[in-house]
Amino acid sequence: MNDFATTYRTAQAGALRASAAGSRVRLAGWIHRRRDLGGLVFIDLRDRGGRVQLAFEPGTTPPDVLARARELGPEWVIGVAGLVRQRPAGNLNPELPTGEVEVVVDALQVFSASDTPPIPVARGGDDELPAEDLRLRYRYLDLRRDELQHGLHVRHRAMQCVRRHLTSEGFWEIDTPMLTRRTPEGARDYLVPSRVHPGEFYALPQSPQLYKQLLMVSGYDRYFQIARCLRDEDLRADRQPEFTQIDAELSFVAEEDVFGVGERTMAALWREILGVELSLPFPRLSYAEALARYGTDKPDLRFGMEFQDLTALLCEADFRLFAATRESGEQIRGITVPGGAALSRRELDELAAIARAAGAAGALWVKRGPDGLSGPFAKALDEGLAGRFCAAAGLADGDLFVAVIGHFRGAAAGDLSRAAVLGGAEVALDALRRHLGTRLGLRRPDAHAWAWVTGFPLFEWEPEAERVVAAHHPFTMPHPDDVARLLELTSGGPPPAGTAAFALYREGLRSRAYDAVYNGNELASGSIRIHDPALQRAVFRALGIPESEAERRFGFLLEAFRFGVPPHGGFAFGFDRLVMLLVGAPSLRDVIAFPKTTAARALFEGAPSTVADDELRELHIRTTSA
RNA sequence: GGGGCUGUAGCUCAGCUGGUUAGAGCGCCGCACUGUCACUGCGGAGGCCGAGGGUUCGAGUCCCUUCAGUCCCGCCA
Repeated sequence: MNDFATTYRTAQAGALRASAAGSRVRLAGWIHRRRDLGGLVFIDLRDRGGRVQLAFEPGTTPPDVLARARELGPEWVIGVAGLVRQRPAGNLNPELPTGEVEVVVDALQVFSASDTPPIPVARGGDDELPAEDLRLRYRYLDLRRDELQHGLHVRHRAMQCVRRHLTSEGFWEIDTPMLTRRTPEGARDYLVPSRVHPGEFYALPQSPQLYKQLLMVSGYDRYFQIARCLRDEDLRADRQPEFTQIDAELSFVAEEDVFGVGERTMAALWREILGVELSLPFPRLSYAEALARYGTDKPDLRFGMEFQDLTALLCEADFRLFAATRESGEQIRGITVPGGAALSRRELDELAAIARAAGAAGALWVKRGPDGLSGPFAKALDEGLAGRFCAAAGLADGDLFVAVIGHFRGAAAGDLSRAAVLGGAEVALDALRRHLGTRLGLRRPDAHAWAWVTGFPLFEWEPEAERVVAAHHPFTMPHPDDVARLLELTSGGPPPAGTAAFALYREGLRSRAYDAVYNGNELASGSIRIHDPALQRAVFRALGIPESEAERRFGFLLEAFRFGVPPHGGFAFGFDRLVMLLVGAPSLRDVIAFPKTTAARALFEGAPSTVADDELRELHIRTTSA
C-alpha cells in the first residue's frame, strides 16, 4: 500500500483518517479555501487524495506562522507540519472523509504562490460551471476539480480492468502504427506530410482494422489494444476527433465466441467500477427485429413500448389520413404508452412537433379513459373498431397510443420499396418512444440493458453517388444464408452500377456484422471477417471496385490473405463513451484529460496552428488560403 | 455543409417596446472577528456589453457581417 510518503511529505492529505490522530505529519498540496476567523485560521489543503482541514491557532501555531497563514491565497502550493488530532466535539464535518480530524500546524512553507484563478477550483454546491471555452483554456485548473479527477480515475481503473481481463482470456496487447496508409473508404483521414518523400502523405489511423487482421494472418490468435483512433469528421458531445477504442480480434471464432469475450469484459468493468453484476449472456437481437420493434438499430431496452403495426385495422376507420394509406402504401404504426393518458394537453400537442422535427408529417394520439377513447382520431372508430383497436394495441384504461403514418423501414427483406429505403417514419416513432420513455421515468440510470444486435445489412445505398457501399467495411463476412445469392448476383459481368447496383442493394443481403448496444447507446461494433479470397472478390465486385483498384487500396491485406488466413473476427468498444456512461458524465470532454472543442480546436495549447513558410517548404507543401 | 442557443465585471448571470450615471451574487482588495468548513459583518476597486460595419437625435438592446463556445441534422466504412 502506497502512503505517498516522499521527501516533501509523510502522507497524503486527503487520506488522513481518525486512526492518524495523535501522529505528527508533514503534508503538501494546494490551498482549496481559507477561513480567517481573526484569532484563528482554517485552511482546506487539497491533494489528489482529497482535502483535509488545517488549523492555525494561537498557542499551538507560532505567531509568525499564523501571521503568514493570513497571507495565503487559493491555489497556492504549500507544505505544513503539525499534529493530527481529533476535532473538538460538535466540530466534525460529516461531508468530508477527513472530517473527523484536523492538522494543527506549527510549521509552514510556501512552495509557490498562485495568481487569482481565472476560473474557480473551489466551487459552491449549486454554482454554474464556467463557460466551456474557459474550462478548456484553463484545463489544468478545471482538472483540479473533484468531478474531472473522478472521471480520469475511473478511466484509469477501467483501462487496467480491461487489460487484466483480456489478458486473463489469453489476449496479447500489441500496439500498431500511428503513421499509416490513407484509406479512401470511410471517415476523412488526418494526413501527415512526408518530408523525405515529396508529395506523399501518411494518414493517422481511423482504427487498427487492417493491422489486427494481419496479426490474425500471422497467427497471433488473440490480440487487443487500447487504441487511439483519429477521424477528421464533425463532432458532437459524444464524438471527439481523437478517441480511444478497446480493439480486439480473435482467430477461429464465430459470433458467439466474440460476444462471449465482449460481454465478459463489460461484466468485469461493471463489477469493478459500479459493483453491478451484469446478467450474461446479453440478449441477441437481429437488426431486422430491432428495426421492426423499435425503429432503430440501437434500441433502449430498459423499457417496452414496442412498435405495433395497425395499418390493416386502422385503415378501416372513417378517417381521411388512415384511409389514404390504402392508396399510398404507407403504414400506420404506433406505441402503447402505459399510463400515458395522464399527460397534459400541452405535452400531447408537443408529440406532433417531436415527430415533425424527426422528419414525419406529424403524430396522432388517442387515450383511453374511463369514458372510452378520446383524442384526434377517437371519433373515427366506431364501437366495434374501438374494441378491436384496444385489444390489438393492448390499450388499457389510463394508457395512451401514439401513431405515426409513413413508410417504415424494417419490413421483411425483399419488401424494400424505394420509398421505404429512403423513408424513415421509424425515426420519428423512435424519437417519440425515447421522449415518452424519458418523460415517464422509464430510462432509469440504475438499469443496465445490454444487447448484441446482429445481422446488419451488408451494403448501404449512397443515393447521391448512386452506388452501393459496405455498411461496416469491405472485409465483413456476408451472412451464410445470403452468400449464395451474393455469388449468383456478382458472378461474371462488369461491376453493377446505377439501377443494377440498387437492385443488388434491394436484395437486403445481410452480413455478419454486429453492434453492442447499452441503454440506447451504440458502444461497440465488429464483425466476422471474410477469409475466403473468392468471396472477397465477390464483395469487391458488388461494391463496384475493380480488382486492380482493390489491389491498389488494400493490396497488402489481400496479398497476406493468399498465405493462409484463419477464420477470424473481433470488436471495438468506444472506450471514452464507456467511461462517460460509467461516471454519468454529460460529455466525452469530462473523461478525456485534454479534449478538443466541437470545432476540433485545442484551446489550451492552441492547435491547430499556422506553420512558418520555410517549414512548409521542407514538407513540400503550399497552402492556398489563410 | 445546414440549423438552434449563448457571448455584459476575474466567474455565474440580470438588464422591459432603443433613452441620460449598465446592476446583482461569488471572487478580489482593505478593516473587524478564537471553531469555521460556501465562515460572518462593514467598506472599496473592478466594464471597449465578443469583434467589425450599419440604421437612429440616441444602440448592451434593432439590422448585416464575422469570431468563439455549445447542441442538433448531414457526416462519422
